[in-house]
Amino acid sequence: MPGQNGRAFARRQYPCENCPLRPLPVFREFEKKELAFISNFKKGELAVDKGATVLVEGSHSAHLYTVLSGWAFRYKLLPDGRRQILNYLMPGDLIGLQGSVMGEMQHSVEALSPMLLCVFERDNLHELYRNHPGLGYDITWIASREERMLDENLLSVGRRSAIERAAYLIAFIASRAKVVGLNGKQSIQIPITQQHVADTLGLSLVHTNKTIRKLIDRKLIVWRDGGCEVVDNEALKLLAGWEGLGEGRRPLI
Amino acid sequence: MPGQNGRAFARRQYPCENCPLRPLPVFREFEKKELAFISNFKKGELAVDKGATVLVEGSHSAHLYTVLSGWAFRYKLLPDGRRQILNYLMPGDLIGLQGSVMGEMQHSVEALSPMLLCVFERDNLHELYRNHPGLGYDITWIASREERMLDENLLSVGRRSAIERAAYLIAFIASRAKVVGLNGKQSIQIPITQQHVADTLGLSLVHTNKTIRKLIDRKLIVWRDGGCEVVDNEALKLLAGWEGLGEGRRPLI
DNA sequence: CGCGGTTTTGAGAATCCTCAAAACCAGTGG
DNA sequence: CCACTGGTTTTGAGGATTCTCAAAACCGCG
Repeated sequence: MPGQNGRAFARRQYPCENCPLRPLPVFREFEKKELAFISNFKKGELAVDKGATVLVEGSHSAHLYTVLSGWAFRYKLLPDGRRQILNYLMPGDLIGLQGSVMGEMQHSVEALSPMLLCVFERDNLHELYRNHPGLGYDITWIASREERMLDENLLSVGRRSAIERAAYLIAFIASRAKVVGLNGKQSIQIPITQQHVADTLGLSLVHTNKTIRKLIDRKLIVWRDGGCEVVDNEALKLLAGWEGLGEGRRPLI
Repeated sequence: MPGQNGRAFARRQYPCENCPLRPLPVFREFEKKELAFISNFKKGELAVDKGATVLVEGSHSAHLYTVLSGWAFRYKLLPDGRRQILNYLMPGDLIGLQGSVMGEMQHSVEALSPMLLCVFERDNLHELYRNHPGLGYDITWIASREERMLDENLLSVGRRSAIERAAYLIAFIASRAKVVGLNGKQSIQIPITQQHVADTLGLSLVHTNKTIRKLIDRKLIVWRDGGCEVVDNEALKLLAGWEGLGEGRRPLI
């Protein structure tokens, strides 16, 4: 039953008890009771087309989502249309927490690929905090993690040179993708255009293109099939002066 | 009893029940029980000198703070010393939540003025979530608010021109300061140097100086006594294309 | 084959940077 | 009271980075 805007709201397919993501080593173990609550908290799944808008700035969404599969990005616009991409979303990431907790959404979210989202009711959040303090703590943890990623991005956009920024961004995305099992045979295909990169780094499209070319010439990445493939992640990290992700486990709501 | 690093750890002076901040209209009402818990959660006060480092990247702090009075800023450094200021902290803001919740601090905090901080024990956070779900929710709310501010800053640094960035930054700080009652007679003195502005906007000191001069020439701000004073906040907002803060109430931990 | 989206190239211009030095200013000690 | 000091702001100048404008090349898809 396809809905408007390229979505389909389906009866759940994956019960949380055999979630395909949860067994990954990045995610912490959940207690039976917690899992049962989450499973009940989940209202269904939402299929989103590539290019569709998942959430839009200024709206009051009644839902909260977790990415089951696919890629998306968060962004903000200036009144005259200039766009800043704030972060990328991939499996295991929560979408719309800000809106759920504070009311109005202050940013938009757009799908970079077909996606499958778990849907939660915003109104049940209070029950979660009331009956499962550990999960409440986890949500704060998730918000803090998002904040930490933003800190890093801001450092990058504010203080790194163009080529360092590009190297950081790609290494960062690739590292995150890897821990959620997005490396196909071995290398990772990031489904973004150079326009996305430009809008993330705060650079123009033309300059971004010339910067990416340098990375390609140095054989750190390749650009094909309308996306970016990482060849040498360690070299990217070195170039960016980036330590890499902390490798602790995290909660999955 | 002055401690090392220009600090003094004092027995509490303000019991939370007559906190000087809480009556401000920006902060939401708390229930008696909540207030009692917070009061017990609070372990004392910390006086910090101007220029002192409150928290340092890489450390595992056992404490969490709320600013009672004074100004500070959060920042990160690149390996070669380039600095990016992430945000400013003023009365009512929480310091060190990321570190408390995720373990290691990923940024540092430095005082811009003498400060008074309320000190909380990180270990008691779990009890807070367990016994006061509403407060747990509030902490998530606070983390989300911090994230929203970072989104705005990232948009600014990534996509605004130098003069727009400067206008946005000053309008933003002044607006925040105003709602926590930091406007003395009428105008607000922001205790920052142009080096701080430069490191916030991602610009060089020289260019920042020339940009600030334009704002001064346009009579939007004045710069005196080693700080910035806002003359025409509305004009700053207009120049930056910024809507202003949402004016809802918020929790105070 | 034609079309829309994406990547690439070139060229001149604006923005922003670095280096260097001077001016200014508050606090300190003689 | 003045000289000295360190921090901050200001100015100038040349250079690097990044931007805009414009057009071409490329590429998957109908």
